[in-house]
Amino acid sequence: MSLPHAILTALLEKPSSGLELTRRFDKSIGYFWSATHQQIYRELGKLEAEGYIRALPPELHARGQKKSYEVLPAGRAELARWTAAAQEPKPMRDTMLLRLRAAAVVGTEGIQADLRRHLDLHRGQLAEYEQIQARDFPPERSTPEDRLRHLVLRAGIDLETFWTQWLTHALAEFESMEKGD
Amino acid sequence: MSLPHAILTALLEKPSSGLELTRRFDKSIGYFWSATHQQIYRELGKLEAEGYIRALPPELHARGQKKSYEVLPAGRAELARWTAAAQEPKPMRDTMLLRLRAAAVVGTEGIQADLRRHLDLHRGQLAEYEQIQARDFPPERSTPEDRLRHLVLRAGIDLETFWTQWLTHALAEFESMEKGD
DNA sequence: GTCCACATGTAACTGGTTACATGATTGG
DNA sequence: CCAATCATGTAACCAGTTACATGTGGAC
Repeated sequence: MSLPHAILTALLEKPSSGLELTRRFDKSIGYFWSATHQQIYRELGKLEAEGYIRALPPELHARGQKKSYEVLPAGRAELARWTAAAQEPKPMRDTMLLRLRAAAVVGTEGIQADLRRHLDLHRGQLAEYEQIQARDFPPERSTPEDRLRHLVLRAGIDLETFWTQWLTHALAEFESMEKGD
Repeated sequence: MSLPHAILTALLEKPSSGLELTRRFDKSIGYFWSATHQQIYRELGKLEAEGYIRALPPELHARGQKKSYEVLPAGRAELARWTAAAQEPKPMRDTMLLRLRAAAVVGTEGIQADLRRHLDLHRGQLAEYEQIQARDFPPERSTPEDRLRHLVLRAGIDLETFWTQWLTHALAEFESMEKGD
């Protein structure tokens, strides 16, 4: 039940059409909750039917016509309720860890190349986050809202840092195993 | 397409019945790939139909009778193929980060209690991992298989460490905001 | 004999993914 | 006027979740 709330958040930050939302999900919000345009259109329809959002005036909403939405009071209330409600953390699910466990049984043939590739990808993501940090969060005092958003970005930075370190460590372990250490 | 491979790995480590697998998923493998018994039974059926596994002899497999499976050569080959194949890392999806982003818009009322609760949960998980590490991976030299499994466990430890640190930091940030800093 | 735990399963639903369809607008 | 791009959508599928069903064997 998170996608509708991700959309409500995005629309509160700025009323948008489906495609604009899709683009914004490819950027900031999508960094921790990704969504495709099909998901977004489907969800916008539901949210409108439930009375949480409404389409903005321009009433010629045929196919190919932009259709922008804004959040209604009921939508804001629902988002506030959801944000404050207790939720269980989801158990993690990571394919790479699973593959490593499998490699302990069927052999490590071929997995190293993909570990190296993932390391590059995570390094790239880390660089991107750090650029955003430098651009959007200068060290001066800032509003509480900014500090919350910075907190979220820092989680992304720390997570990518963890992955690059762990993958580096894993590759070193592989090398030392090949040397017969 | 990861659950079937998780099951193949578990069955290679030790042939098991559906319920035994379920219990083992609640422990070690489930730490990074959880599954319910319904998922497991469904998947066991598929894997058997595809010729990757087979039921062990005791042929009286009515309801209520234990039915154990072992991996066939085709299953091992498929697992080796999957392990070595390149895969894209899945974009992360974390509800707590999303909630924090939403809190920047609708207010932080009530979210702190759940941050504290999550901190406790992650601390507990971390303690559990560290216990497993102390029990199963003493500092002496070990087999390559052990080193791979230790690598996986260390990912879990480092991830839980990250979360406890980040949540601690987040709570401190909230406190300093309340003080009007 | 009845109840409970063990063990295997079915059915319905939800959320996410992939592939495709369709109309409108713009640049050449 | 044609192709590319913008913009909105439909349909089918797949994986994971929740609720429930059914049979067996042992404890009392």
